[in-house]
Amino acid sequence: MSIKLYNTLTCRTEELIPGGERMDSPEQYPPVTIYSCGPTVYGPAHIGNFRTYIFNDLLRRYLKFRGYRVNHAMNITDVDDKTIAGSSKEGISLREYTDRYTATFFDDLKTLGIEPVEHNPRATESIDAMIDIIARLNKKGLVYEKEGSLYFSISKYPRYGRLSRVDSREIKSGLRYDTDEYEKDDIRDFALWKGAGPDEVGWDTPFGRGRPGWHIECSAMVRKIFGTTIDIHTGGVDLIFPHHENEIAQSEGAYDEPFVRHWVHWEHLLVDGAKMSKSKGNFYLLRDLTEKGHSPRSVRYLLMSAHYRKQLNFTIEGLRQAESALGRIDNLIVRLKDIRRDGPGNAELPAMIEDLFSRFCESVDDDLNISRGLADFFDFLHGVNGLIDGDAISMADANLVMDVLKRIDTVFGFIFFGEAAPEADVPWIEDMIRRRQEAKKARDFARADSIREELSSKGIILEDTKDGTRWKQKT
RNA sequence: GGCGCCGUACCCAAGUGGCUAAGGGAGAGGUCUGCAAAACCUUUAUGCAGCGGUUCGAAUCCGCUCGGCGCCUCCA
Repeated sequence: MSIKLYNTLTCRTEELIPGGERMDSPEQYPPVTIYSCGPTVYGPAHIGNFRTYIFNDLLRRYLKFRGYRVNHAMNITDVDDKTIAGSSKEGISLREYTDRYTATFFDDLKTLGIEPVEHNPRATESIDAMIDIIARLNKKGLVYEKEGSLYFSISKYPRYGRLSRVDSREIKSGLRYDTDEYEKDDIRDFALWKGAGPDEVGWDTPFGRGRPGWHIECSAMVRKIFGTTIDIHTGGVDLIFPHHENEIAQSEGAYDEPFVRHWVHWEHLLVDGAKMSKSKGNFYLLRDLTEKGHSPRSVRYLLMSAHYRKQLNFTIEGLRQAESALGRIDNLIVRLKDIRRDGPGNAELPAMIEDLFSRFCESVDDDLNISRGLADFFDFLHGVNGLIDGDAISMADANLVMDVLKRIDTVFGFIFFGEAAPEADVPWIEDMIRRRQEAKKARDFARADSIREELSSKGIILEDTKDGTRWKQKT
């Protein structure tokens, strides 16, 4: 069994072989080297952006779950036209401006349960590596200069276009035209280095003062951090062309070795059937949803529940459905914690657990099919609920199941293990429950119901079972 | 105009040549309950946009039609 991922470069689902040499077990492989295109920090990221970061997270979590080690980098683009424009508009330094949105970004990642990755390089801290690439390209005659800016010359690089199959395209003049303000020889050429005046944001380099083109930073960071061919490069589908195509041209042009083994691209989040984007204005920020009372974990659940290579249309109704599904998982945990029976373990349970993991791995190994993995998980959940209903489960079994949930949540990252919130006044709640029991015993159901309603208004839900009343917090 | 993807139940969504088309949400009936809630059981697509074709056999392959989306321009 091995992990298979769709590779945009070959248009095929291919086995992941970290380091390029097959081993007998995941532990024997070198760490999986992953580079993910990160945000340009010119404002808060919207949930469409976060769909890709959630899938980056799912990928690395699943690799670790399967026993691989990972070495993962995600860049922060902290210099480009938008960040420069934004900071000058506010009259603050570029650094101050980008620091603000970088912090917002990391806060949101944390809120969504996205694990920190091993490296978060910033473009402005990787200028040296960019200079090295440009110098190498220049030595090979792939660079030309025009009005202080340096461009990559695609006509001198025949291998261009393999990722996006752009070579078969015709750039239709009139329909689409170049909006770049810089002069270029060929419409497809792209800027490696943009010349800057003495008062503009810039760095002094052997080829003059200027700032990086958009694509060069990723090539530079990959080289700086990993040194050689990496296993996986990820990003949104909109980056296939031209961004990733240009990265390949720069890196392979400069270093004469394969840049990336496996290209993985996440599909877009839509809203009302159209791509969610800042420029269209049809986006939700994470805080737009949390302020309305939607939990971050339901956002996480929803965004990752559909396969990554399929567009997902975001709706509030979808978020509600995700919340209900999560409620089902929460309830299992409440029920497990409530089990007090000693005694021998259930004979069926170990096989159920084994079945869950083998099915789950089979599903998710197959191009990260988390939808199927979720179905496997819910089948297991259903089975355990059946055991609980039949009173066929002991405390030891319950702990075993809790361990399973914790293990599987190292992949999901959205299960709520229900630590009692500090504001919950447990003695008071228990007192209220006791008073309600007395009322029930006296058949004063009006009073019993009013106690239940009072607790409900404080966010405490009561459930009567044959072993007594238990409570849980609304989540 | 070029390139590519998608259309599966009331909603979301797996499945891409062959057992009775996963799973979640919602609804209905039942068990339990003073009533709820939760859970469990039963139930909701002879059908996979439409029409042709290939095949012993198709949601799955091919062609056409209709509908939707993305990329080709900053973008996740």
